[in-house]
Amino acid sequence: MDLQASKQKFIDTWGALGSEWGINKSVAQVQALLLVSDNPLSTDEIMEMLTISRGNANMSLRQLLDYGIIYKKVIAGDRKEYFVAEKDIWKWALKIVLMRKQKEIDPVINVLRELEADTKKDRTPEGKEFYKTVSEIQQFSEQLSLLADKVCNSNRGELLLKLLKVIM
Amino acid sequence: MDLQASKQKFIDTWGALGSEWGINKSVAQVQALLLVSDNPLSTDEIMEMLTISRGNANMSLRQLLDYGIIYKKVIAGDRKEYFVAEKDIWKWALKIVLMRKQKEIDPVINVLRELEADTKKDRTPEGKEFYKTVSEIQQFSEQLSLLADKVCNSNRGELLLKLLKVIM
DNA sequence: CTGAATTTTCAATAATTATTGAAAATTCAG
DNA sequence: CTGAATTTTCAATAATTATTGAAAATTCAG
Repeated sequence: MDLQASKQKFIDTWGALGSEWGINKSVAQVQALLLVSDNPLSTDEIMEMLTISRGNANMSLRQLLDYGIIYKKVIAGDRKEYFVAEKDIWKWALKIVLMRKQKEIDPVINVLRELEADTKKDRTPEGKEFYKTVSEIQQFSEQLSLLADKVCNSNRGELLLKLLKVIM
Repeated sequence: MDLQASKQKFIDTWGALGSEWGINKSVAQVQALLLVSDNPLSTDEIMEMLTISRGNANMSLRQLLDYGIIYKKVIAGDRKEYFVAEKDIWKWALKIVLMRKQKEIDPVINVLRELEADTKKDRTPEGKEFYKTVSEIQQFSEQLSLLADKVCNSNRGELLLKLLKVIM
């Protein structure tokens, strides 16, 4: 298998993995393409290499910029925008974790807190049982959320490595 | 808000969270329903309470049994199957983590290993660069995968708690 | 065994999500 | 400023995924 085919395989695999975890396939593929590209790429180049439409390429790039895992790169004398990927896996992986936590987990934690509050005073056995279940899930989620924050805000996840050694 | 409404809100929230993470909404809702139900439920009761079809209820239940996060419960003198949820959040959360890791992450790690092997001998600057990128992602993923195994196989994630204290 | 109760399967359909591509908006060299 | 180059938007459409529901398969009380 030549290098080009290997790159393509990487891009496809990455796209499939993204899909399974609720990340748009094109978004994942664009990141993958930029990760394995030696030079910055323009929207037109990305469209061509992934055979996707301009609209799709544009939206995928905006989302990745939004996540903070790719950057714009200005090329002198060229009016087009060029893009490069953040290559430090710790940086971008942690950014994705933090972003998804904030957008998807934290709102759920808030709902759980509300449900906890709403049923705290319920004295029926059924009410007490529900309160207990929700409380446990709420506390568990909150601990994980806090853990994610701590790990992501420590520089380059060195702490996580330290941890790995404690565990293993 | 009364208890019934609170339960419904929990079920809906759980379903929405599942969707965002690539878990079928019905599957997530069935788990949620069983989590907040005081007694074992039959397929018919689940169908009625979630207003989903028999086929959907059946498939969702099978998947949850497959994950090992709900159990069958036999009720004497009743031919129907009844189901209860694993209530220990550590148990079921870790089972989900482990299952998704095995089905979705591990195959990707294997592909990354292949790509690493395929390009190890490439001496072009482009080839070296690709090898380096893939290697980093591969090693990172492998470390995480290993971490997940260790955490999931230690009884009731006590180690994780120990960790939490080291970090925080 | 028998057949009613129950579970499972799966083709058809509905619902959701992703993608296109052309029109509108914006940018910026001259 | 002007207008060509570039980017963005978004309604229409395609692709994917979820759900239904009835037929087939299975189970088990009698």
